[in-house]
Amino acid sequence: MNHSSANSVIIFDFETTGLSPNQGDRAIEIGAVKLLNGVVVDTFQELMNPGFNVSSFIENYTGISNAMLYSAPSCAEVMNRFADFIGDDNLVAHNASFDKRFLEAEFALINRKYKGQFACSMLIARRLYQEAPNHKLGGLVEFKQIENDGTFHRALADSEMTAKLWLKMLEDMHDSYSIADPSFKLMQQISQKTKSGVKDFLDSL
DNA sequence: TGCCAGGCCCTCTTTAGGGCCTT
Repeated sequence: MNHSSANSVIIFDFETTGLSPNQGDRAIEIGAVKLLNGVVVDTFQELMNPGFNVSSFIENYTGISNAMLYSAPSCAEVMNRFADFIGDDNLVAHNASFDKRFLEAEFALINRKYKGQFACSMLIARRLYQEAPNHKLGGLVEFKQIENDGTFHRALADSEMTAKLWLKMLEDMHDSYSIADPSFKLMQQISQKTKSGVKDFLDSL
């Protein structure tokens, strides 16, 4: 048992210079939303300077320019603050394997370590919303008619939408399977079921 | 030398290939 609440979860999202920390890519922005019993109780958002220029593709994709990053604090400074923010709370991200790799890579550079658990909203959405046209974050926001301000590919905005998607999935679990308060562990278990087996699993609860 | 992500998941599958998803 860690010091955080059992009902506390942090939904987070990185913007980065590319797809792979193993290829030298770095984080340029981190955003996060802390949920306690389904309510937003805290947020985190900071740009960070990776120490080199990002490509024009990334500038266009995120709207984060090299000029914005030039005056931003270093990755080490921001990631230390983020490590303090998350503690050992459980984490959620959309396609979590991506954000997990960057979190571990950035933490390794500052000798910090995350000891909590990850859950992936994309893997769960693929099980729960098999009829959705796609399982991109933006596609699911549209499919589930989740309120948004039209901002995409910025860390806090994507974290907020992922948090709303997470809560929507909990709500649909309640409505469809009478699970009053699905635990983080249960959501992890859903993501580990096969697509065809998930309904039987939920019906058995 | 030249190449370069990685993991999940489906299928024309398991002695493999390719789409999806993240920036």
